[in-house]
Amino acid sequence: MLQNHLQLTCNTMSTHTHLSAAESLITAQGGRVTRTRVAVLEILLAADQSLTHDEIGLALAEQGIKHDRVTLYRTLDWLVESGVAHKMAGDDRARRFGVAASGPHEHAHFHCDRCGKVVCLEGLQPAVAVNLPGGYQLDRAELVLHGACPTCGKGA
Amino acid sequence: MLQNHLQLTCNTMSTHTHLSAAESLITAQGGRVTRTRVAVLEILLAADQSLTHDEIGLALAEQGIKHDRVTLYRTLDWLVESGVAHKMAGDDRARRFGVAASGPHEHAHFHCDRCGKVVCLEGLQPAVAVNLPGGYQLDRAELVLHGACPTCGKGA
DNA sequence: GTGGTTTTGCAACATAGTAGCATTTGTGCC
DNA sequence: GGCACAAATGCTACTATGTTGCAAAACCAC
Ligand SMILES: [Mn+2]
Ligand SMILES: [Mn+2]
Ligand SMILES: [Zn+2]
Ligand SMILES: [Zn+2]
Repeated sequence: MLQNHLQLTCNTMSTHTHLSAAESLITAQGGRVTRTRVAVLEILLAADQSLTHDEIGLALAEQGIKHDRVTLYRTLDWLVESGVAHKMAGDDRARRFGVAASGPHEHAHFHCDRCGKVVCLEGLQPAVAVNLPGGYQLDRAELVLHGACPTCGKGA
Repeated sequence: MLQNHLQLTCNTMSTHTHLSAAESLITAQGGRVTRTRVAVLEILLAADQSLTHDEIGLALAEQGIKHDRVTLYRTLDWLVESGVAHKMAGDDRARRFGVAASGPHEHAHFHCDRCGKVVCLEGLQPAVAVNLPGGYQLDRAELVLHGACPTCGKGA
């Protein structure tokens, strides 16, 4: 709300060599460093929970970053395909996006069944050693814990 | 395709006292035994994988059971709310429904990342003993294994 | 700076799910 | 069997979320 209106005449992106965390992440994936990508990634990095397309769009708007709905979809898809972000299909029919601050996305998630919030539980991926029925090839395990988040659980 | 056209003039549902598995399940939940509910539940009971709203609707149509899209949504919702069926938000944005043939829905699922198929892994729910960050109240754990199903894994 | 490729914006479309309300149907009771 | 009444259905319209195609703009290597 306060730190806007800084890049009024800046149409080529990062002219100096000092890259932010978001910027380096993007270039590391071989993508172009665009206003929307950087902003979205920074929003995701700063978030303490997974965000919907809509929430991210709102955050962008609040920062005065003009963008198109479709562009945001494509940006998020790109982040997921690049392995930078992860996508979770929620119970409500909105996908939520997040980035694992540290390394690849190998951790469990907590889903609050009351407010719908989803948080990453980094450093918590129990080695699931199950014996599948024959023929099934296991790739990865996805663990989602359901319950009440600290905010929602207060009243109980 | 073959066993249709049997209840042409039968407008009150089960006049004899012998109830099918689906029918007893429905009455046990305090619901009314309707044509659509019975058929849907039987379809789900017979399925070896979770089915989408659309797939179920198609199956109903094939059985000559006239129904409305909305009714099917409501029927499925009711089955889930009653605890008879379970709902899974897939990667494609279609929810898939299934019933646990035995008892309540406490098991893991396998999701084929190639064909999108989801199967219930009954009798397989590893006791997930994780220590959550403070304040979080754990209700249940949801485990989804990702990989290739027997059909899709053949080529690999 | 220029050229070529990637990314964006726009408009139109598609799919999945929801809401309100009149009509029909299942069930308990006689 | 027939009645009364609540529960479930069918319809129509609507919302939310995501997708496609294509021309214009923005990045970036040179
Ligand atoms: Mn995560
Ligand atoms: Mn299941
Ligand atoms: Zn909550
Ligand atoms: Zn498969």
